[in-house]
Amino acid sequence: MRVKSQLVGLPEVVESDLVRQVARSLSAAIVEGRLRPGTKVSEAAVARELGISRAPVREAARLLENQGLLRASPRRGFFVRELSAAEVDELYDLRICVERHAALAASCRLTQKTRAALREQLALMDALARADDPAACIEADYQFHRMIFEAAGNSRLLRVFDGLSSELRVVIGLIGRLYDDPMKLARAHVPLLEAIEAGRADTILAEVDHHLGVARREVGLLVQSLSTGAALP
Amino acid sequence: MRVKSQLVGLPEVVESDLVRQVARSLSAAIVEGRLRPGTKVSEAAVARELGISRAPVREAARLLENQGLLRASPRRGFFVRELSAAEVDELYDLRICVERHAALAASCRLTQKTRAALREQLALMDALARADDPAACIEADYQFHRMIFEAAGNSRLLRVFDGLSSELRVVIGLIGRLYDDPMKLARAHVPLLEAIEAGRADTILAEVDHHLGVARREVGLLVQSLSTGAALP
DNA sequence: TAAGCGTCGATTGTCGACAGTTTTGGCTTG
DNA sequence: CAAGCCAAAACTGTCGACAATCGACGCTTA
Repeated sequence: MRVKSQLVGLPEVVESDLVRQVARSLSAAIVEGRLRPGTKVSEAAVARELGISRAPVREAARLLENQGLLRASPRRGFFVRELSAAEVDELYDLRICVERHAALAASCRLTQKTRAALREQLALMDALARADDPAACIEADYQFHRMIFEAAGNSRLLRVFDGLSSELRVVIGLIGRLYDDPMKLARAHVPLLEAIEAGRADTILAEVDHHLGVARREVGLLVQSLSTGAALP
Repeated sequence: MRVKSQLVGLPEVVESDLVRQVARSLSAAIVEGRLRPGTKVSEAAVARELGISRAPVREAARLLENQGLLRASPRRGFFVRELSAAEVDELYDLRICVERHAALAASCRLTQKTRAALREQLALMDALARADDPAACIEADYQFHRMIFEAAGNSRLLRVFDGLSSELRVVIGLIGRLYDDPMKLARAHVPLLEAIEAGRADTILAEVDHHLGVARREVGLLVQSLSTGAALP
């Protein structure tokens, strides 16, 4: 026991942690596409813009480097990570691997509560698709998959997913309005959830493979079109 | 193309990167068991001992935090990560998931060269076991598994493994001489390699499950005995 | 005219310092 | 003698500054 006297677990101090704030800020800028892949991220500039010193910025940059959002080039600074088509393929390869596991585990441990939450999330996606808000729809998509990993009940597995998706979002953030059909995106998740609810292992695996296989192809095409210099909104 | 004119590939400048040096130093101290789980890692103390300022130490600590070796407690400093039995179970759950994938992929892409390297590694383990050097044997064990991930040809998958094993090594580093039978450890890997060489998917999966299942149990027992305050060398 | 070299500005890597907070040790008190 | 409180020390979080290094621009030269 390291805790001397634990009262009720109430306080949960709001982390004023400047480093994490900076990390979130930068992360958001990257994911939202305001910082394009390949862009140099100057410590001094960020520090000036945020009105703080360079030390917290540096640490935040290290954090994002380890998360795969930034690439550190010694003595030259940090750059927004660029993803080649091959790397996207790697990411999806790994993602299929872990998401199969997550979906199976989630199916085993599925509670009434999480089942309802998952259904609600799909309804949200559908609503956002109807409202023609692709960005929010993609965010909801991400959350849906993340909920599956949460339901799997393995925090390390969830961490891998977070790492993966933060890398992927460097690219996916660029999709925005480009996404052709949000409705299709929303509907594509229904059979996956149904398979998880049904609890048949082979069906679940097939659905995950299919769902992510499609995503892998589409994101792959996107990246390819990006690297050939297609126009962006 | 970013390189203007590539001469022969000679230079390979030694990275003076102080941060990584510190990270390696701390990492080694933790893995080798000189820094026990739960121990506070004082920035000032480390900086003094290494004869440098606190800034690089701070950044290295952040790095190790993100790697799972340290735990950051705001305003209180960094502590060597402690692993509960449940967390070790989580780690092995994830590891089985990714190692199944890695073993399958490695089997598909197996070249003559990597096959020879894997066999050599097993021979090395055997030799170390005969020489009664459990620490080196464990290191060789780790390297063998890492080589499988390398052979799989997915750098992200490898990164997950590195993350996993760095967390596990916090515990495993404490085993040292406690390990009961190094020879058993060395021999246990033979069928796994043979399965990979044979290239039969179901056999590979079964071997991975068996091999890691055993390891999971043994490490789990170790952690349990640690938490009950068993003596250590 | 084009290629190579040297210099200048800008940026990173590292340092020491200061303010605020946590911990520790001793002291008081029941 | 144990528990609680108070003050001092130690430590973290952040800052501004300096030296070393990198990239760019202009100059020299074949």
